[in-house]
Amino acid sequence: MAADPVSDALSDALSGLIRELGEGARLPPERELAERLGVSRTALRDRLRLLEGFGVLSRRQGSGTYVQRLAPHGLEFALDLALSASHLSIESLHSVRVALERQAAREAARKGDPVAIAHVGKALADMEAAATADDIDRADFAFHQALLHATGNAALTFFADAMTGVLFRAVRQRRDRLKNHPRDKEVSVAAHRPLYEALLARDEDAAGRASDDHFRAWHDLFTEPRMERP
Amino acid sequence: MAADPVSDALSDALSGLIRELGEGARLPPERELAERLGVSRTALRDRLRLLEGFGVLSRRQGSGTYVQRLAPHGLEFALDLALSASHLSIESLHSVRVALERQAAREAARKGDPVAIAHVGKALADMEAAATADDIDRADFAFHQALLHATGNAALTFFADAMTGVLFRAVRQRRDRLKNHPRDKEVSVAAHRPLYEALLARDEDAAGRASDDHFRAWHDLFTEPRMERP
DNA sequence: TTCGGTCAAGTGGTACGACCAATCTGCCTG
DNA sequence: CAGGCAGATTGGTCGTACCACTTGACCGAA
Repeated sequence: MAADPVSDALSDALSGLIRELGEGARLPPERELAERLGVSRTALRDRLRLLEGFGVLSRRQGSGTYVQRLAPHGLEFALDLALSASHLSIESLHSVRVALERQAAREAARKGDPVAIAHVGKALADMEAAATADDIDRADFAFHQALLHATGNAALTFFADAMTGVLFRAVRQRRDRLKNHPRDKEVSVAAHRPLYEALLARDEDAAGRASDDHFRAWHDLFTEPRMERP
Repeated sequence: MAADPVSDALSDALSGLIRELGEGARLPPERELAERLGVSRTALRDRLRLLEGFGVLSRRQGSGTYVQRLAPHGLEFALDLALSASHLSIESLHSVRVALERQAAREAARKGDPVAIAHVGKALADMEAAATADDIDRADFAFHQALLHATGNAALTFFADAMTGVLFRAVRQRRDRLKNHPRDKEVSVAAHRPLYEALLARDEDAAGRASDDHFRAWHDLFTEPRMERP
């Protein structure tokens, strides 16, 4: 029965400290904090490193250690590693992404503030004005990013942010390898517009359906390399 | 432009090593590995600690450091901390949970293997036979756990596992405080049975709807303390 | 032979102390 | 007042020593 490698007395003490201090607050210097907690600087730094990795602490040499809002970079790194080590498949990750995006579409339609929804429209306009495949990719990325942040849902954006970069890189890599799928602008715009219109109409169910349709098309294109129709 | 606190040359070297060695493999001893990578044991341990926190490494004193399948404990810890530090709300976390569970329901209905689905049925039967509120809770927990694992989707179970414990604790705590919501057995069973039947029928859409209904009821009960009906 | 304990080597965990590198502060200079 | 320079502060790395736990080999008794 091994002890939890991530939760012990020292970690709990630090967790409590983080809870007390607010977001953005600075922790005492390591040397001082170590003495106060009755532990060596080595052991303290070990736990601080963990919390930094989780994205709840930010350390800057010469400055100090600060409490920050939960950041997704650590999770993103872990997912990337797990993906490349074959502990996770692109398909399973994508499945999670689809689920989150549908939820985001529904919440954005229900309670998204107009300004944030306008950003979604802006991304769609950029997509229509895109000149290169890279431009389309960027607009596509911005569209989904704007949709997620329109929900104002911190957990949703946290998870989605962690996955977005990983999937984006993995998909582009696979697409380059297959040489197909040339990112037709009209197709891309057509795939995103219904969702945006559902947001404007504040129609939660329509937004959910549009999201499902969007990813269904994406999935079909991705898994069926052939371009012709019977 | 601060350097990424989670990805540097040393971390990348370790990532590569983890990719090469398979799951379950043992890494070289820290002293040896540090020398081979031309770095002190301190710096090496710093990065190993990160990877252990992310759940891709497991270290056992006296034994060694091993590559393991991505484990959710670190993420769970981070979510728990973010929740108690008010960087994340229960509602937003629950929203993610709902999205994942619906996706799981659909995938389990589509491709879940019969044995795994039988485990879902077993949990439902346990719920019907439950004698205490705790028994109901346990069966409830097992039901959703079985559903998730029936998908065979690693990413889905990873995220869901990380959230389950956090939400379970948070909800029970809130429920205890409110003193309402006495966990009626008939209600619980009725809330879960349609989903199980959709799985048996391999009806993906029905499973998705049943999941939505389940959590809608859950949400209503949770946010509306009053028990009477108009 | 088989079981049990003992012991030594190996491995991760912690502790100090020293120094390096980036940052911040405040004083000084122009 | 503006700019820069120097010292103090703070996180990052290093090396060494020692502790705690695991493992496996060895030995002796049943």
